[in-house]
Amino acid sequence: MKMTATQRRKVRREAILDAAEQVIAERGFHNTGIADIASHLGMGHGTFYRYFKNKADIANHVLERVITRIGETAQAEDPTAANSLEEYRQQSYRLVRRMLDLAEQHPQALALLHLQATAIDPRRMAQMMDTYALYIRALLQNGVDKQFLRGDLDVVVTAQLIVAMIFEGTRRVFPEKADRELAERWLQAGITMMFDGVGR
Amino acid sequence: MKMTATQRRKVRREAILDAAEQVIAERGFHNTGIADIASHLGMGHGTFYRYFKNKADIANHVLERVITRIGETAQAEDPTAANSLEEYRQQSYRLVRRMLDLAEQHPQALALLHLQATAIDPRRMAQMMDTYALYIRALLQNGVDKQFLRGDLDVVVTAQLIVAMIFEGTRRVFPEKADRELAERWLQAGITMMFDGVGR
DNA sequence: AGAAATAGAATGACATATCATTCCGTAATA
DNA sequence: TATTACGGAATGATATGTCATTCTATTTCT
Repeated sequence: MKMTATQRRKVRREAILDAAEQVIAERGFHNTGIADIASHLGMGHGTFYRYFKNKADIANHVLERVITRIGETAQAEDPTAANSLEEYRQQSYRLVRRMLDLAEQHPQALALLHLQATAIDPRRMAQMMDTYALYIRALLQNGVDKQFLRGDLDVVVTAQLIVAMIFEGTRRVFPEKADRELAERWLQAGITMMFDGVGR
Repeated sequence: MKMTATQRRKVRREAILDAAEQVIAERGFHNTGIADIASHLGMGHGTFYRYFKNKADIANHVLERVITRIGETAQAEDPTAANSLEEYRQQSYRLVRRMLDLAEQHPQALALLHLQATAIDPRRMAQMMDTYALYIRALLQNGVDKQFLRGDLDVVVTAQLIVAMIFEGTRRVFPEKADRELAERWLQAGITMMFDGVGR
């Protein structure tokens, strides 16, 4: 196949990012050497430095890529779409199911986020949670504005609570092999508690 | 002060654990050298090896100590005490408030748990969450048995959801300086969502 | 009691290992 | 041929864990 130099460069850079993501997810950030990433691609580790400045550089790029990918899935719903509690409930189902699907389909990305993100950059991890909470907050605020959610709802903190539940869900759904049945239980239990509470 | 040799040994061992907890919480597990712990106590780093086998050894002991301390606070309520929804709500308030107080009073222990535990031993961290979830599950089951919680409640998953919220709360309540006002908001919002749901 | 002996605790220089990063001779490409 | 890419040996920084030696407190002896 013919490729320009810049194309090839881009492809290889991407391949290095893929390899790094996999190796870091498997062995952990601090147990991963540059040589491990390179040998995973069958290339000399000196070559690595032609594509990334250093270890922190690639780790940050890997993390950023994972966060972006997850963020796209997480924020797929239009926050102002729902006009009733029932619509909102359906929207929530879709949103959470999408996240659990993501966890099942890309366990590696989620593993990296849950187990390595704080090692790579603890602030970035916290920032991602904040960003996601802001989005959930917009969803809640829409409900308060349209009066199908309680007016006295603390949208800021409640959004953070919901994010915490969703994230823990994505963590628990991929213990070795993804567990679809467990994912459905999480979805059901989460939405039920959120909308109906635990009382009878 | 007079002390037997064994007493002195115990005291110093404890001092090393204290120092290690602090230094690891501040600088992170992988950025902490044995020499850092030793110099924090003004002792030679060779001495360290008279008290702990190696770095993994002390890290595990530090983590275990933190988990034990937190576990004692977390499981202070009798799971079978509540006999009505209102009693259960009060019990939940106490339980969560205790956890948030803990986070405010021992930010270092919580920081270690949230930021370093996965670095030290990811399985132990997951196991601690499981243990705590089992306890919350017992609380929920009590409510189901006594019929003040909905009979179709998925107590296993709901317990995991609640644990996720509480833990995220303890994380968010100590950003640099503890924020008591924020803690109250978390408590309020968390209990409200759990018992009443978000709908109006 | 005071001096000498012993046990075990503390020390830090050092041997060893592990990487991240650099360097430079060779290969591929334009 | 000139330029750019590649590979892996070389380098240096850093950290761990060991050990011969020094120090200290307690016990034994005179």
